[in-house]
Amino acid sequence: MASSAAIPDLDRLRPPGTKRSGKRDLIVNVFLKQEGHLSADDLVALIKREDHRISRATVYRTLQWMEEAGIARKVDFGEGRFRFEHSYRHPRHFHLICKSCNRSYEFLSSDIEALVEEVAAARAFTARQTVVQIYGTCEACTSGVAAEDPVNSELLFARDALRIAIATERSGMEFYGRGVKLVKDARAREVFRKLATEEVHHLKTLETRYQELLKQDPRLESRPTFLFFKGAANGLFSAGTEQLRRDGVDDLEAYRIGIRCERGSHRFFKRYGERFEDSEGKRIFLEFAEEEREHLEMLIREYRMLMKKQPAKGKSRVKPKVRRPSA
Amino acid sequence: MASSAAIPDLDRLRPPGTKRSGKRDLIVNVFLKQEGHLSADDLVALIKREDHRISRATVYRTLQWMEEAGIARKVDFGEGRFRFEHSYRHPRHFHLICKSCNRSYEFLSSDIEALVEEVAAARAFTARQTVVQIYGTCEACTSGVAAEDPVNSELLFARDALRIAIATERSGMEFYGRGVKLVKDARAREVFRKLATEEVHHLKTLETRYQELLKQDPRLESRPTFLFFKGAANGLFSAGTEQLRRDGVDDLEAYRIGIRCERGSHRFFKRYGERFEDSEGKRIFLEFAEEEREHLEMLIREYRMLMKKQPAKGKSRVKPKVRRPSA
DNA sequence: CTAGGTGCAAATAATTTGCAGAGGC
DNA sequence: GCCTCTGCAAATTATTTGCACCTAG
Repeated sequence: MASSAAIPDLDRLRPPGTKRSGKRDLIVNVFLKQEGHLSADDLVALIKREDHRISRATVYRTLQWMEEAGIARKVDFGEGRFRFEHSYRHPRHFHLICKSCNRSYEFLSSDIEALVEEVAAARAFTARQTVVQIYGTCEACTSGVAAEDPVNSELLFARDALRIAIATERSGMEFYGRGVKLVKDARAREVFRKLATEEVHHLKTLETRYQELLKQDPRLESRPTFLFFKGAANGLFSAGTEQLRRDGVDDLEAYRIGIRCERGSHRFFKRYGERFEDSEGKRIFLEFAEEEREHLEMLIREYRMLMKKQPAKGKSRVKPKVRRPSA
Repeated sequence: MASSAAIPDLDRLRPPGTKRSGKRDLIVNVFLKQEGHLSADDLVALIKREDHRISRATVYRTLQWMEEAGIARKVDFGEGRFRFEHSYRHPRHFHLICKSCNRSYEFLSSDIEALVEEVAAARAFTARQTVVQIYGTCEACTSGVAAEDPVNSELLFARDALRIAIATERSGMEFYGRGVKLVKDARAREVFRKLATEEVHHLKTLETRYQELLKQDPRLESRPTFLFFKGAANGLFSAGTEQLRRDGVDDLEAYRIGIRCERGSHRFFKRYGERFEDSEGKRIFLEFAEEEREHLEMLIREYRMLMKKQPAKGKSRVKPKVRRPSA
C-alpha cells in the first residue's frame, strides 16, 4: 500500500540553491516508502538499516529540506516531539489519534472547515491553517479486532470527490429532467433538455472513472468515509428539485433556481479543487467546477434572453443575482 | 480581569496523599492570577520575582500537580513546548492562535463538536478529547489596532449560554402562543396556554440574569462570540413554529412538533451542561434542561391522553416517537 | 516519625549547530 | 573552485529525576 515510492518531478520540487546528494535521495525515498506518521527517530532507525553511516543530523536536515520542498509536513500529536507525514499529492487533512495504539487516521470535513471559516471571520482572524485532532480509542483497540491496513488517502480522497461529483450530477440530472416537463417556453425547454442530456453524459464518464478507481484497491469501496460533506449527501441540486416541486414556479424562476444551484456547486468544487495539491481528487474537482461554470453561463445567458421576451411578469419578487461566476 | 485569584475549595481539589506547602500555594496563586497561556518558563520567571529561591523543578512539579488537581490544563500550540491554561471553572474550548503576536483566543462551537462526533461515530472511534486550533493572524496584528484585553472565558460562556437560552425561550413562547390559537381541543389549548405562560415567565428570569451578568463587565455585551451554535440562532423552536404555520396541522401533530422541539432543546442543554465544569454557564444550562424535561413530560402525557380521545384520525402518517426523556 | 515536598545538579530527550572534510556542478 | 552536504561532537531547549535535606501532619 506504499503510496508514492518515487516522485517523478522531484527535481522541480528541489528548493532553490540546493544540490543533489545520494544520501538525501536515500532518506527521501525511505520516507516516501513509509505510510503513516514517522517521528524523526523512526526515520533514523529505518535509514540505519539501509546505510548506518548516515547521521542523525542529516536525517533532521533532510526532514527540514523535505518540508520546504513540500514533500513532508510536520505534525504534532502532543507527544513532545514532531512526526512527519507525506505532503506531496496528499491533501491537508484532520486526524483521529488513538492513544492506546498510537495509530492515527485521517479525514477531511468540508463542514468543519466551513464552520472554522465562520468562526475566524467572526473574529476578523486571518486563518492560514487549521488543526483538528480527535484523541481517543480506535475501533481496533476497542473491539480487539485487528485494524485494517492504512490506506493511501489520495485514493480515498479521489473516491469521495467522485462520489460527491456523481451525487451532484445525479441530482442535477433530476433537476433538469423535472425542469423540462415544467417550463412553458419552448426555448427554455430546449435548454433544460440539453443540460439534462449533458448531465446524463457526464454522469456516465464519472461512473466509469469511479469504476477505474475501484480497480486500484479491491476493498476501496468499503473503506470508511474520508471526505465528509453533508451538503452533497443527496447532491447539491436536490434542494433545487424540491423547489421545482412546489406550485407556481414559472420559467424565469426555474432558471433562477438552476443558477443558484450551479453557482453553489461551481463554487464548492472550485474552492476544493484549488485547495488541494495536485492529485486525482483535485483534477476531478476542477474539471467539475469548469463544467458547472459553463452551465452557469448558459443559464445566465438564457435567463437574460427570456427576461427580455417576457419581462417582469409572474411572481419574481426578488431581483435575481446574475453576476458572472468568478471564472 | 484576573479570573479566580483564589479557589475557595482548593483543599477539596487536592489530589489524595498530598501535603500542603507554602511554595506550592505561592506557585498556584501566581498561576491563577495570570490570564492566558503560560509556558513553564513564563511561570518560573513570574515566580522568581516573588521568591527567587524557588527552583525550576518545583515549578514543573507543581504544574503536574495542578494538572492532576484539575486546576491547570496542558496545551500544545506546536511550539515545541507546552503551555498551561486554567482549567478550574473554565470549560474546555478551542483556540485561535496568532502566529504573529503569539496571543491566543478561545472559542467553543457546538456545531463543530457535533460534526466531530459524527466523524468519530462513522469510524467507530471513541473520542475523549478534541483539539481544534486555527493558526493565522489576529485582527489586532492585521489592522494594527491595539488588541482588547483578554476576557475571562467563564463570563463569555455564561453570556452566550444565556443568550441561547433566551433565544430558545423566546421561540418557545412564540411556538406555544401560535399553538394556542391553532389547536381545537379545549384541554390542549389550555396546555399550550400554560406552557406559553411559563415560557414568558422563565424568559423574564433569564433576562434579569443576563442583566446581572452584564454588570460584571461593562463591555461584556460587545465582546465577540465565544460559544458558536447555529441551531439556536433563532431559537430551537423556530423550526417548529414554521411547521405550525403550514396548513392542516391538527392537535396531535401540534403536540408532536412540540415534543420534538422540547426534546431537542432538552438534549442540547443537558449535554452541554454536563460537559462543563462547575460554572455559571453550566448551571444555566442544567436548569434549563430540567425545565425542558418537565415540559416534555407534560406534552407526552397530554399527547397520550388526546390520542385516546381521538385515536389515529387525521394525517398522522408516522408513528410519533414518544419515548421518555433521558431524565 | 514518616511520607511528601524542595533544591540542586545531573540526566534525558528531541532537536540544532559549529566546524572540518567530502562531494556535486 | 565554490558552495552545499555530511558526520561528529558539542550545544541548546524543555522537561524529568536522583538524592540529600526539610517540613507538615
